[in-house]
Amino acid sequence: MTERPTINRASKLTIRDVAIAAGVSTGTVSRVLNANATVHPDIRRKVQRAIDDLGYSPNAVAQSMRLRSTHTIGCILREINIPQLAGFVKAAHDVLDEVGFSLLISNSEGRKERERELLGRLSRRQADGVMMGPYTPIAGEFEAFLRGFDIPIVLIDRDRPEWADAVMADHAEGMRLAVGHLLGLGHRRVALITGESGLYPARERVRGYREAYALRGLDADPSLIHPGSFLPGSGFRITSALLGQRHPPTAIISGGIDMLSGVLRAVRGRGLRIPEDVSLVASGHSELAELVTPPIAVIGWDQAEVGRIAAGMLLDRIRSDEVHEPQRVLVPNEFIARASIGPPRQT
Amino acid sequence: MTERPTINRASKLTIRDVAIAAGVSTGTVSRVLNANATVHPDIRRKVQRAIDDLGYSPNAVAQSMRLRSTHTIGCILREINIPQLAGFVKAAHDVLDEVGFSLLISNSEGRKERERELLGRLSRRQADGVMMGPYTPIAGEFEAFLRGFDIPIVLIDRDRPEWADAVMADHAEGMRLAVGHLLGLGHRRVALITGESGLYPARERVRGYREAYALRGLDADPSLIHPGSFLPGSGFRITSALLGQRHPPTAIISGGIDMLSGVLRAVRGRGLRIPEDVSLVASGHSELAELVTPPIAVIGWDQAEVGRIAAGMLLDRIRSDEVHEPQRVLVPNEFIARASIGPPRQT
DNA sequence: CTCCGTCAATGAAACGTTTCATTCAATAAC
DNA sequence: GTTATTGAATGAAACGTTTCATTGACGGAG
Repeated sequence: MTERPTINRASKLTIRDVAIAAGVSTGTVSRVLNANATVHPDIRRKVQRAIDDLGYSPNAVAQSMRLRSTHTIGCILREINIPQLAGFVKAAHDVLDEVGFSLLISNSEGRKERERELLGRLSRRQADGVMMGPYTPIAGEFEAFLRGFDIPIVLIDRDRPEWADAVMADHAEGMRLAVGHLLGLGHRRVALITGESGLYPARERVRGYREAYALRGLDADPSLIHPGSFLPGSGFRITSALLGQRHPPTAIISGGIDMLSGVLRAVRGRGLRIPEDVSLVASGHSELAELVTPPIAVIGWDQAEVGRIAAGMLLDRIRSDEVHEPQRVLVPNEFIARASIGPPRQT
Repeated sequence: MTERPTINRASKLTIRDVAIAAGVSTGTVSRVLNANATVHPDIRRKVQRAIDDLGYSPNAVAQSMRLRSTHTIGCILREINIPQLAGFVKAAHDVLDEVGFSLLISNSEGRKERERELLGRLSRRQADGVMMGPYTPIAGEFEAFLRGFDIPIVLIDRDRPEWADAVMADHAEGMRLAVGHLLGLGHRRVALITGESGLYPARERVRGYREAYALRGLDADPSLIHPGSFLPGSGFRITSALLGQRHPPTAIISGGIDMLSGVLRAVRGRGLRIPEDVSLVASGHSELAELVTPPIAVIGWDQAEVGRIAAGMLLDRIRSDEVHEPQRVLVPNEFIARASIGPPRQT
């Protein structure tokens, strides 16, 4: 039974304790802590001494309460354990960490109600900003919700809503390069497997795909374009179905960062050889693509760069209170040809 | 210039606004919000109505301040973008999310001063608990720091300090199985590449390795045991060096969750075939191990289970205020033989 | 010697909740 | 008809900071 019975947890020190120990007021201690100029050197030393002796450290919750800023950034992704996205998270984390911000992560599993719920939670928690790749189509109701949202948002690889800041990969460019390459090798039946057509990455990939065909004066066969889902399992299913057709494609582009393993399993499940029976291109750099046999050609971009830019944008937005134009950054895509690509089999 | 000039951000609602709108006191609103029994149905309805109309949602920072609980768990890992660890994080996240806790993640890069700094930050932020796999040896000074730490900690795959809760994988068991298998195939020069010998996983792997040899009445050649580092690059370097020796090992066990790619690169860099020239075993399930050619045998355990257990332990510890014995859980390891393993080459 | 300006420290209010001790009203018991 | 007894709402005090308006001391100028 101590003299301050309210406190159960190891009697935490407050700024008041320091003030008493140093024989000054709490205001002075606060000014010392915040490196505020107008405090006498002698007093500053004395206070600092008390702080060190007592081992005091300020309560960030109280600071947040007072300053209306939590130095917390929320990050909502569909799956935080996708290596690609983890790379993004790490890069963003490092930038934020540098300036004393913490990262609150959560995964939505691509479910609408989870996205809503998580955004609500971040708002209640007074997060200073949010990085998010919404999986929910930005339609009327959800768009209104986002518009009413009181925290700066940076979109990750999404272009809508168009009034929000965003950092995106230039998937169309990557697709043009890859499909161009395949067409150049003589492929005419290049299948594109990707995700929900409402989502930016899928839309852009389809666009780039079409443009590559058009550039060669060819017509893209719509039956080869498969916007399925980015969620697990889809890549495997679509690939399996595709390869079971009478006229299977001679090349497959796996258009999702998380899709390669499924596609690979499906191809192998059919007993097909890469690239002799089917050429394969993946999306996003990965150890898997690099180390598998044969190594898989990839359309890649710098996920870490995406993370760094997104974090930077958010910090910008948080610091400058005035409303400025939405910012958009496009991160370039490259195409790396590897042994998974060859000329189409003569039929 | 609104009537409340202090507030810059879109004039957030407070419980007071709701109280005024509903014509009751703030205390009553609070009791409605917290589903506290003693409030008249009529009033409850009226308050709820006001809450809905205004679109009020409580400020979690103020609640945290008052309740001395932030519903936040910190997670400190050496690298958050290692797929294995990401799997752990996801599983822990899901458990915590279920009960309204948020996850604050950060990566220490295995650096001591970062670990200290991050722990300090979590303490200042009044996190309710911490999950951590310290990379710093738990020696006197650091151990004292941890002992003085005021927040419940659950260790991830670490056994020290021994007074802390921990959930660990049974690496020794996995190693016994793997080495036993290799010895059974006739291997006598099985190299073990792992991490810092001060760290639990490395220590346990070495122990299991030795035990497997002892079990067959064989002596383990100490020159084949390589506790290097779990940090990036180490696996590659050690493997390269090993394979360059006069009497290279006939089998290699990659004893780190993040080590397979480096080991694989080194083996391939030497132009060696798996398993004809050297057999290979990896630690931890991964798509890489599964899909690479040949598929790599693994010593694996359920990382998601580790995450779930750790999160559960932490919640237990947070909820029950009484001090109880440190809890320890060992997650079983299994050995999955794959085509990366064969009998040793006749020399 | 008085007055004024400057520099530094103080004290108290505020941030948005929860909760505890009160108050108030209504009902039950005598 | 008075007095307990209960039920339900109120008001104010925390929680630990920061900051703003005050206060006070000290010199320098008149």
